[in-house]
Amino acid sequence: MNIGEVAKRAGLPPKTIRYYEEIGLIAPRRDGNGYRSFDGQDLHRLAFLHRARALGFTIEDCRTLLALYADEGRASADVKAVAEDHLARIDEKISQLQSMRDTLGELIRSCAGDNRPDCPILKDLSAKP
Amino acid sequence: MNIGEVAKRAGLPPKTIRYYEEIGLIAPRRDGNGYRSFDGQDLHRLAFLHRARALGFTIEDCRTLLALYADEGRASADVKAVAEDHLARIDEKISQLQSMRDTLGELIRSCAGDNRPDCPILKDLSAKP
DNA sequence: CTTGACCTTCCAGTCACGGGAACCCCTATC
DNA sequence: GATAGGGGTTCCCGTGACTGGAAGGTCAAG
Repeated sequence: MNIGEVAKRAGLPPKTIRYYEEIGLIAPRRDGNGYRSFDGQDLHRLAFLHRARALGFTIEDCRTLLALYADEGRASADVKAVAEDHLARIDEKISQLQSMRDTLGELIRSCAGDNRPDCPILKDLSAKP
Repeated sequence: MNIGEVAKRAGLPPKTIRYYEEIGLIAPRRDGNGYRSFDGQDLHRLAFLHRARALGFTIEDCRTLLALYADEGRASADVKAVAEDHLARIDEKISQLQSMRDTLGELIRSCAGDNRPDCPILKDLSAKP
């Protein structure tokens, strides 16, 4: 399989796949002409990466997860720990965003949004502490 | 005021303040020795930026907001539009994260997290579509 | 005179790619 | 056989909003 084909099947852009090779997440063979040649296992790893990235895991998380996946003697606790750390980071981000959202929503609600210059949003931003 | 002083008062690291000058968000005077010299208005702008950034506005949003703030003839509708766009982007991000969170939470819940290798998290990540 | 806390500029790195240039390879068609 | 196109390759730069660090100038105190 050339890169275009595997890209289509894994749902990742060729650029991303080359990048993943560069940082050592995959290591496809090369044909005589220098083209990358992907086999079923490469495709499988790429699909894994695609899914893991879609869940928001960092590249380093993905590296760890792939290693655990390859390790037959892994403990599921190790996998769970990676996922829980990630979940905690997500929750933190969500709550930060929620807090922004709440403040911002309040400000927007209180702004007339007409052609007059008075604006509680600017007033808030420029408020002295 | 030197940069250290204004940094403390505005709650921003000196590095960030230098960066803001570099991209044209502020333009403090210079003393004879080459040191930046900040006045009350500079501090005010920096506090404004600090607050706007804390609400998640991008630097370009901040530039726009500062311009609107300086414009006595602005329409509050313009400010509100910037804020509403931003709110929409935040909402989108939150819902993406929520969706990750939900999936991830399910996977974590279903993983024993012991010393056996069986792991529904890895199973999901490696599932063929 | 030296120490130490400031300040300055400039360069490199972050994260996970994406755009684009310049060039090679393979197949099909005229 | 020349050419057109649609692959592929490497390499370098840019993203956003900073952060870290090196190398060096400035200032007040002891």
